[in-house]
Amino acid sequence: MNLKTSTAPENPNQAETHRQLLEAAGEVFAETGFRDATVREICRRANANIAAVNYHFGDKEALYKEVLRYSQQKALQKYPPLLGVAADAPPEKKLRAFVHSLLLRIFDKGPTSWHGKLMSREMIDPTAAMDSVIEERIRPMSEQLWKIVGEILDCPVNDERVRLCSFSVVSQCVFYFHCRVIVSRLFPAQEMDAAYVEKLADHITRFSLAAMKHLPEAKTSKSHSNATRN
Amino acid sequence: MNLKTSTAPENPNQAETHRQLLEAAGEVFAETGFRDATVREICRRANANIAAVNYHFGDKEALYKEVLRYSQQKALQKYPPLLGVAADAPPEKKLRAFVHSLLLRIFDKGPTSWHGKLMSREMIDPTAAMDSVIEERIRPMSEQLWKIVGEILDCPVNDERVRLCSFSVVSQCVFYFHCRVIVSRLFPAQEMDAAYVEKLADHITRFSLAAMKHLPEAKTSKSHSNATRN
DNA sequence: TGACATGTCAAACAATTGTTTGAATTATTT
DNA sequence: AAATAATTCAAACAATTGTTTGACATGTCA
Repeated sequence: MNLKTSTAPENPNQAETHRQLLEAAGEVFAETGFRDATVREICRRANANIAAVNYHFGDKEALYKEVLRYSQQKALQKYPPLLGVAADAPPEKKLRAFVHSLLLRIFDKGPTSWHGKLMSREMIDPTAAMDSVIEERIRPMSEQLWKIVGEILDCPVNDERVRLCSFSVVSQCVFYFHCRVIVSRLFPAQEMDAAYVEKLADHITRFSLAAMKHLPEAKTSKSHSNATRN
Repeated sequence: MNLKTSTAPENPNQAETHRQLLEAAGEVFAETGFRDATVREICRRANANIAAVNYHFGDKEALYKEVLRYSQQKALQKYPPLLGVAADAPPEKKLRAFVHSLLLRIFDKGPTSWHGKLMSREMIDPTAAMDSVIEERIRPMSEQLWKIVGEILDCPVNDERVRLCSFSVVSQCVFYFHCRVIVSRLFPAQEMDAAYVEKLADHITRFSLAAMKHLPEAKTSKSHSNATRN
């Protein structure tokens, strides 16, 4: 008995079924959620035996944790938060890139399209696996956004307005994915293709920039000497 | 055998267990979702026998449909979309009321606090029961918002900008609830009490108004003669 | 080749869960 | 009060599901 715990396999045979189980599990977990997903269905899609999940991952929950980490890593690797925009680019450009990359990650149609759905499910029913995802992935991304928003608002990153406005930006991105049931019901004609994602990125960026540059209390007392420093 | 289908009961005893089952089911469904909720737990909380669900509602799924309708009706009755703001009030006031009522409905702590969670779950795993909820509740509310936004943008309600901006408004409201796992993890100190809901309503309204009044293409070609007509 | 570890497989196990059943209890009607 | 209908109850049923088991196959190394 082997019972590896989250380490990459070395044997080519094992590596193959290991990877196929991950892919199949990602699909099924995304489609039906953790509880509704059956190991039988996962193994069927992976062309593996029923006992394969327990042999390779220990149990169903450990497999799920692996899938979550795997999808996060893949998605962030495919669409990094700033999409290659230069570090010294104007904050407006960075904001646009941040928004676009978030939309691309969520709406990705590729082989790892389960990332968005898995994250949506984690929002409602967070598992223990979500802890590390938040600390290792989401918090750094948030801090990146705070810096950008802080520059645009011209106020320190720990100002409450930075937090509120940053959430306002992110919320518009996740909405179209999380509430796509409603969006596509109210506007059945609208397809969610790459061109539309681009259009959404445009709107969200313009909407948010207009808001932040004309926010009633945006230019009040606070000094702006250290606005871009941390 | 009775097997009533979604009609209100007439017998006082039956009415009592019927209602208690609905309340208990609302709790459990909100906490754990449809699949993870067990009829045994629901009946336990309702002080009813295991067979009560099947006797009163037919099966577990029919009970769920009832719960969803019940929670929607209760929530909208408690917090109507415009919170009593006059029909001829300025659109800015109406927007603020719309935002506030949506937040109140979602964050409601009262006896029917499961409304928000149930809706979140329906977004990800829409059941057949969601169809009627969208058509009977959500679409009318959306049209109400489109009118308000159309007035603010000064363009017809079927303009694409109205749709995009309306979604931008709603998205900020649902975000704080749907992604509260992340929000409360990034800012553990922040409590989600009534005062904070008020503050959120303020920010979202100000942010959105600033955006809509200064949107780059907000005042282009379209005529505004029929802006408030439909 | 032979010994040994690794991986795969079909079958069975144990626990959970929605539902049904038929008797017992309670309420309503005649 | 008797009869009838409605409701509750404990027990059992049937299906699903995660997991385990022990045999069998495959590959590796002496």
